[in-house]
Amino acid sequence: MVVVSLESLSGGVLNEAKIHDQVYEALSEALIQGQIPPLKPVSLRTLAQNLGVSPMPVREAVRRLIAEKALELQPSNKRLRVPDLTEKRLMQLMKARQWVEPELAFLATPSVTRDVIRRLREDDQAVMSALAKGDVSAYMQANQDFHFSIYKLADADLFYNMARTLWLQVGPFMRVVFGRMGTVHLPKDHHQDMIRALEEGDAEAVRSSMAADIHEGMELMLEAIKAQVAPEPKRRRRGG
Amino acid sequence: MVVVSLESLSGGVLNEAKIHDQVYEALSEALIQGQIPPLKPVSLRTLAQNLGVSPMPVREAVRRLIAEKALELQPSNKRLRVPDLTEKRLMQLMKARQWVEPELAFLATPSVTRDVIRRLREDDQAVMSALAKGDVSAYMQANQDFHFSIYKLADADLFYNMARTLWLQVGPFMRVVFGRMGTVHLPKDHHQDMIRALEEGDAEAVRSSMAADIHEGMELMLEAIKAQVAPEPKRRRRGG
DNA sequence: TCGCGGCAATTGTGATCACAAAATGCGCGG
DNA sequence: CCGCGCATTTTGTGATCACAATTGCCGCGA
Repeated sequence: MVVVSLESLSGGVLNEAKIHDQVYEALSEALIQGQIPPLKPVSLRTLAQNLGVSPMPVREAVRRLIAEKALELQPSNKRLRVPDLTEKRLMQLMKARQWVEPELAFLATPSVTRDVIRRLREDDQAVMSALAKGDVSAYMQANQDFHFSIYKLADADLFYNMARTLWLQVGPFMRVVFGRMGTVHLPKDHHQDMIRALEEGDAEAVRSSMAADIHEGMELMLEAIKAQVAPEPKRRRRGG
Repeated sequence: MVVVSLESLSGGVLNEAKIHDQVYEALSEALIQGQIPPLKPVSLRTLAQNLGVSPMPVREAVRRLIAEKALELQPSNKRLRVPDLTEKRLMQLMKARQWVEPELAFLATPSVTRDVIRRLREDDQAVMSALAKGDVSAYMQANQDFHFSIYKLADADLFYNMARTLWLQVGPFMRVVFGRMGTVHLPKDHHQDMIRALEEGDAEAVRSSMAADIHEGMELMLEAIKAQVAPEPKRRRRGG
């Protein structure tokens, strides 16, 4: 099973990018989409083999991801894996997301054009469609597209990268939660309100609806993680 | 001129750490302390030679720092250097610092003990002393100690690392600004108020005094960078 | 004196090899 | 049948080599 691939994003024309950047992008996407479950151990050589490159560029990409807390090295020092989410950690991620992402949406508001609105409507449509079909993967992809289409407009690199780093950390767990409870119980999206506020150029309204959107999603994960504390202390996870 | 060293932090007893971690710590410290000026090009092999290690662990440490935006790779793709600070970027750093660090201080408040207060008084004393002597290096070191002594208590890894990352990006420029205008004009520290609020356990007061402290310092840098926009478009920097 | 062309040195990148430590699998003993 | 210890395998880490591209420098020419 190859959860990450290189060709998919090198696209074909984009040939100048460094290999380790491509590996990083591939791994990032896989993590944000939750294609790599928490605690899943990954190895440099295995990844390298799957991607058809030498372990070296994988090492560099992984080093970046470790710096972003998207991956971790066990204290034992010999095992690379996706970190687990403690309740404390999730609380911090929630607070951080509730600060940066509304801020990004706020900053993006003045740059919204008719064309952007149209694309957001498409993304939102894809979100609804995915929910209807119960397709978790499609939902996560469309939701990511929707959010980052907005964030990109903010022209605020630092905040943008912070948001991306936060998604990297939340992604793997989000997939687990949604996969467990199905897409049915997913929070009603505030996307409609957000689009309306964006159209009207009401930056404050955009900010608050984004905050609400994130709040609901994260609250869901928080409940899920609380419920998951006790269960089986030992669990063998294989495949996915 | 060796601005980074390994022995200084390996201390002697800390022997289990990986080399690339030591290199990372050394470079981090150098950056936060502003010992590496903006736009200063650094090279893997040179650093490795100075540190007495092979280029490999340096490469990994540098990759982490690039991920944290503490270093950058020129678009030309062949030159590693400390990024410059645009006004836009500094604004974002200011906003981010004004959010995380007061939050960290807020969270730290309940964990404050008499022992902590004593150490903070020592740090603040060192800050005042450095200011009196006009010793920029000592000031930055003491100021860092003061702030992170508090942040450490918050028991919030994510926020703590965010703060550290922000300091990594601000450090080099802070040194330039302070070095240019001297330590005389440095903002009156809000450290006294902060210590008092910490003693009284008034978390909200701690948060606001931390916000004020950061606000003044960053405002100073903002003015400095605005004034620096026009000057010489070309400047040769050598030594340091 | 200044501009520019070309060469040498240095740079980051990627691959490969070597090594110690931890994880895994297996078989023995209970 | 289950637990434990040992040997093999796999892991991350560090060093070294090779390479193409860029940088920086030197000298030539106007």
